[in-house]
Amino acid sequence: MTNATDPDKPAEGAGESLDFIRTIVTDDVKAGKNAGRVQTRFPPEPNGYLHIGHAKSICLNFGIAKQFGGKCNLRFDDTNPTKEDVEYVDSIKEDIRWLGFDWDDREFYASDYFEQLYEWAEHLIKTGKAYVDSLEADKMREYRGTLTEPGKPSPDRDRPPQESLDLFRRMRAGEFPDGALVLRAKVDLASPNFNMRDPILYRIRRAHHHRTGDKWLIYPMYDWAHGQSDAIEGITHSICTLEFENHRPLYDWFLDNIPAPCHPQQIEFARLNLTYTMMSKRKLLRLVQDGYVSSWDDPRMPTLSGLRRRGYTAAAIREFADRIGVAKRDSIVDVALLEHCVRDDLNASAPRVMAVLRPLKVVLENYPEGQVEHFELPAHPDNPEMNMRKIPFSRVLYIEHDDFMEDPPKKFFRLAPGREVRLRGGYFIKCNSVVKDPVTGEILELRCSYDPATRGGVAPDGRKVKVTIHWVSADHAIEAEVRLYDRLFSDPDPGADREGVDWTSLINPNSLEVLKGCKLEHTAAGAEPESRWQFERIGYFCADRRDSKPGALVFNRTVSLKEDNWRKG
RNA sequence: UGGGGUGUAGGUCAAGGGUAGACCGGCGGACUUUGGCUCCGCAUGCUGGUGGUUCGAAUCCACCCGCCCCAGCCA
Repeated sequence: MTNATDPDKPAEGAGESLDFIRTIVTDDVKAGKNAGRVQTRFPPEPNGYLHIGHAKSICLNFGIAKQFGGKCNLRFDDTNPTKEDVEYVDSIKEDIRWLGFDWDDREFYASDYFEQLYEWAEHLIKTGKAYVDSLEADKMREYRGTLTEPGKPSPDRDRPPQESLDLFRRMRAGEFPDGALVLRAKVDLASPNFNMRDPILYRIRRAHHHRTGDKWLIYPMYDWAHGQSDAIEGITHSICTLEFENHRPLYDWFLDNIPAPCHPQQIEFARLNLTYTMMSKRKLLRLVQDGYVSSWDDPRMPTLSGLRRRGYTAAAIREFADRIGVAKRDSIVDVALLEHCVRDDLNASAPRVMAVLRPLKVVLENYPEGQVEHFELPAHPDNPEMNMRKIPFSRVLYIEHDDFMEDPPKKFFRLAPGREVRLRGGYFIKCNSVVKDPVTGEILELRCSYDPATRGGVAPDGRKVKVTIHWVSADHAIEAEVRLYDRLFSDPDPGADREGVDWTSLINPNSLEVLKGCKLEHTAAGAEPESRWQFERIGYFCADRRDSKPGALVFNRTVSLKEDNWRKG
């Protein structure tokens, strides 16, 4: 008996476990709800840049739509002109496209619906379910009651519909100053859910809106705009984060009290938290404004533009979103999983190149001066389709400073006085002596000898070396700047509010180290901005899409290679 | 103190009445011209607690406890 012939099995994802949202959608489709149609939406407010947490939502919404043969709209929730800006809508669109999703022509704005929203508001007034209130903000807070006491009615609560209607129209016409009046729904002042204690639908705000300009003087609140926008677009499943769970009764109440074209179902899931970073838009904004980072797309930022600039691939982020799952409990995902996803992707695709970040000069005493030979190495160890690279070799080389130790500990297998190692793709070399600065004791260069019989890296006599190190020919190397990025925070959960701790004190002071004069294999000379490479034995690097230029290359470390912990033992 | 949620390996997430799995991480080993990759193996869980129903409970019921969200004219 196979699933394929069993009508009771879900059409999608059969055999695999579904997250709770896909389970709901599957059941709805099976039950013929919405005529089997699935329509989702991703509804960002254009008041900041998208971050990895948004990526989870984007992948979920676009992913579900695709999986069930539906569509996902992009809708900007632009109901608060004082905080929103076109700069953000542009960046949001760019980031979603980069992530690999397409909304075709379904680019919507809550502000597109202001007129319809206004009409429905009048409908609520006419049916006695909304009223214009003149209570000041402070008073209104007082009247709203507390967790244990019910709210009490505003003196305006029983204003006749006709009077409210008149006032509301005059609010729109601009007859009152900002904040003088609001439109409130008449729901239930005694509800233990504050959202139901006569929520505000409209406030007066003389603010220039990035799309509607100065047309409107009154703007709808989130609660009044969101569900109605969903209904207008025919959304079937309105997926949002947990903090809106308390809003669901209101979401439903509005839809039940207007002639809505349909009634979407709101479903809430837990937003993403990641270790060693934070998602708070407010705090992210402060990192930028106070100069802790250079910009929204600083490679240390958890923004999509930051991750992109750091060298993360869209595929890696999508894979990550798949792996973290979807649930309702608050959690914090280990950033190591994200790093695993990029390594996995980049390991398969990034061409290899040798790069010496902290050069240590090596002179091969027995190699003829002026001689140059070339070795061939594959650009990728297990992808023969990628070309071979020809690497020049000569008497003076650079190796990584870390690959030499004068007095090595037990588990250090690299170069040391009297010790032999293999130069990747080249010869075995042995360290004969160390040249030091007589004053400082600093190691200036290594005098070594090579074994001509080991060309290509194998010894005819069968002797082995413990390790292979990377190198670059001094005369043939190109130079580059390399930016070593590390986690922005030194605390695993910097977003958690702890009393007495200012979150900015948790910023990792060593989150960026800039290395100049790094020596790279010439193969990397043509590195295009945003091209990704593996610097062998070091990590994955991406040519900075803003600062890297031909002849003045700048690479960002995306993530290091996983390292055997020889230092620990 | 009111309401709404949520508690399963170190971390995320599965199992939905038949005695707990995957991935990441950790540890160990094999392989290796990247201390990478790959491959093998190991470990940790009284499934928040206590009672109850049942032949049998992580799954059902009751009570309790922890954590998160809610008193913006923010979203």
